[in-house]
Amino acid sequence: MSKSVSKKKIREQILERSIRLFAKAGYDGVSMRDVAVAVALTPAALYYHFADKEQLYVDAVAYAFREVTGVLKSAIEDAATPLAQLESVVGVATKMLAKNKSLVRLMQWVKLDSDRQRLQKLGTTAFDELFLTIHKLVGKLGPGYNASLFTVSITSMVVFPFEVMDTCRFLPGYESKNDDPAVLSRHVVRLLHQGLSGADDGSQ
Amino acid sequence: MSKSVSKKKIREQILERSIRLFAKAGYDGVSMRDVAVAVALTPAALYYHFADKEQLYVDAVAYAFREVTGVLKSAIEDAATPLAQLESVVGVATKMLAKNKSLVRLMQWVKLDSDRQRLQKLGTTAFDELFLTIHKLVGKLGPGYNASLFTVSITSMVVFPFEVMDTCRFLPGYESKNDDPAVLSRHVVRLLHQGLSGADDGSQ
DNA sequence: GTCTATACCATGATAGAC
DNA sequence: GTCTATCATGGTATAGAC
Repeated sequence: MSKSVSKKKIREQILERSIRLFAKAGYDGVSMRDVAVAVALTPAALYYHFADKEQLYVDAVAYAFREVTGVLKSAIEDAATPLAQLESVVGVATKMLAKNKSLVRLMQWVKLDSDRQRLQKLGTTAFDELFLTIHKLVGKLGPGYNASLFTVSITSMVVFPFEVMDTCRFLPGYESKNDDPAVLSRHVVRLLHQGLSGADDGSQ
Repeated sequence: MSKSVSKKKIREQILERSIRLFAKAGYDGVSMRDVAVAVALTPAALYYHFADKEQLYVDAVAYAFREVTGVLKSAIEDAATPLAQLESVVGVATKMLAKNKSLVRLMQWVKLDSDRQRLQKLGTTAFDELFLTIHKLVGKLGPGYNASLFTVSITSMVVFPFEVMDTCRFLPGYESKNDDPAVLSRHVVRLLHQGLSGADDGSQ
C-alpha cells in the first residue's frame, strides 16, 4: 500500500482484463495497446509489470485456469462413488463453462497455438494438474477403457458443445434449449452411463 | 487453355495453397503477402481472382469441406444398419482427420471466428449439409436422445482428440499410440455402444 | 493477368523525461 | 511507475503500366 494500490493488485487487474481480451481474439489478435486501454495505462507501463507480451499471455491463461482446477478437484472430493463423482464434475464443469465463456475460448486458442515453446509453457503451467485430475477419475470410472482416451472423450463431450454453440446457431434445426448447462450435463452423463442401450427410455 | 492454364485451375491452385496457410495460422494470421508467395504471384494479382481476403478465405474453407461431406455421406450409404453406419462414419472420419490435419484446424478457426457475418457465410456454405447428415444418422441411432446434442457429442468425440493432440504431448502420461485413428475409432464406437456398463470387458 | 509502386495504418518494443 | 515520443516492420488494398 505504498502509493495507492499494491503492485500485486495492479498485476492481477491487468491479468483479469487481459483474460477477456485474449479470450475474444487470441494472442495475435490482442495488441499491447488494447490491453493498455483496458487497464487505463500506456503500453510502455505494461512492460514494467511483464517482461513481454508472451509472459503476460501465459500468466493470464494460468491465472484463469488455477480456479477451474480447484473447483473440479473439490467437486470430486465431495462425492462418494466414481459415478457420483462423474455427475458432480460434469455438472460443475458445464455450469462453469456456461457462466464463463472466456474459459472455453482460452482453451480453444491454446489448442490452436502453433508456437511450440509457448504451448509447452501453457501446458505445464495451466493444464497439467487439471488433466491429471480427470485422468485419475476415469481410471476408477471405467477401468476397462484406455484412460487417456477416456479423459479426452469426457472433456470433449463437456467442452465441445460450448465451442460450437455460436456456429450452430446458423445451422438448420438448432434448438436454443441446448445451451442450458443442466440439459447438457444430463445428456452427457446419461450417454456415458448407458450408451446406446439406454436410447429408448423417455428421459430426454 | 487460352494462355497457359485456365483461370479456373489457377483459382483452385490458390485455394488449395491457401487452405494450408489458413489452417496453420487462421484468417488474421495469414497475409495476402503470404498467399501470394505460396502461389508465386504478387498480392495485387490475387485481387484479380478474389474480391478481397474474406472471399478467398470463405471459398477456401468451403472448398476443403465439400469433399468431407461427400465422403461421410457415402460411408453412411454403404452400411445397412444404423450401428454399422456409425462404425463406418467414425472409422472414415478418424482416418480423414488423421491424414488431413488441415481439416481439424480449419474447423477450429471457424469455431473461434468472432465475425458474425463471416461465421454465417462459413456455416451455410461449408458446414450445414455435414451437420444435417450426422443429425439424420443419430436420429435413427438413438431415438431416445436429443438429436442435436447427440450430433454434437459424436462430432466432439471424433474431432476433439485431434485438436488436443499437440497440447497433450506436453502433459504427463501421454501415450503416442492414441494418435492412431483406428484405436480412437474403436474407443469411440465402444464407448457409445456400451457406455460404462461395458467398461470391464477386455477389448481395449 | 500480372506487375511495380505506393498510400495509409497498426504492431511490439524501447529510450529517456518526470 | 507511468508518461511521451519514436522506430522498424509488416498489414490491406489500389492505381496504373505493360
